Amino acid sequence: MNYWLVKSEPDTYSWDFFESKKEDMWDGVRNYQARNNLMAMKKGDQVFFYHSNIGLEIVGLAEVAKEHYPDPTAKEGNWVVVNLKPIKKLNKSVSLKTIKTEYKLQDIALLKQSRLSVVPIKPDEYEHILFLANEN
DNA sequence: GCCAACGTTGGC
DNA sequence: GCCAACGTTGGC
Repeated sequence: MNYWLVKSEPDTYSWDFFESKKEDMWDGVRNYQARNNLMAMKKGDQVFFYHSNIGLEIVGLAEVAKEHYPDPTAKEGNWVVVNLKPIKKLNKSVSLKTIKTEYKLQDIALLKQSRLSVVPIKPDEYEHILFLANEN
């Protein structure tokens, strides 16, 4: 089991919209590192959903419903998508501000590679984020 | 709206 | 293969 975090601007694609879709294709990734992360995702992997630009917080938890396949929205290049499905909205959103002050989250890829839209999360980071979200 | 970080492109 | 120029992302 692996853990990930994906970013979305709520103006364009919010958690609530995602949740209303039950399951959706995560398309439009045009960055090689992000693509490699998509390709490494396995069915059942847990994925945090982060609101960038507006909100700046982790709002929900999703899981990989279908492993990578070619991105139908790509006109050229071998870009891929995965299908994600929402599991639940977090009891308490975990803000970027909080993450920055958490000792256990100082090395999180969200901070280290702030421009990457799909980043891996370590198991202990996953656990700690759930703890901060009042999920255990 | 600005700027830092970083990826991509293109000239050499 | 290097590097300057440029574009994009995302936080502030």
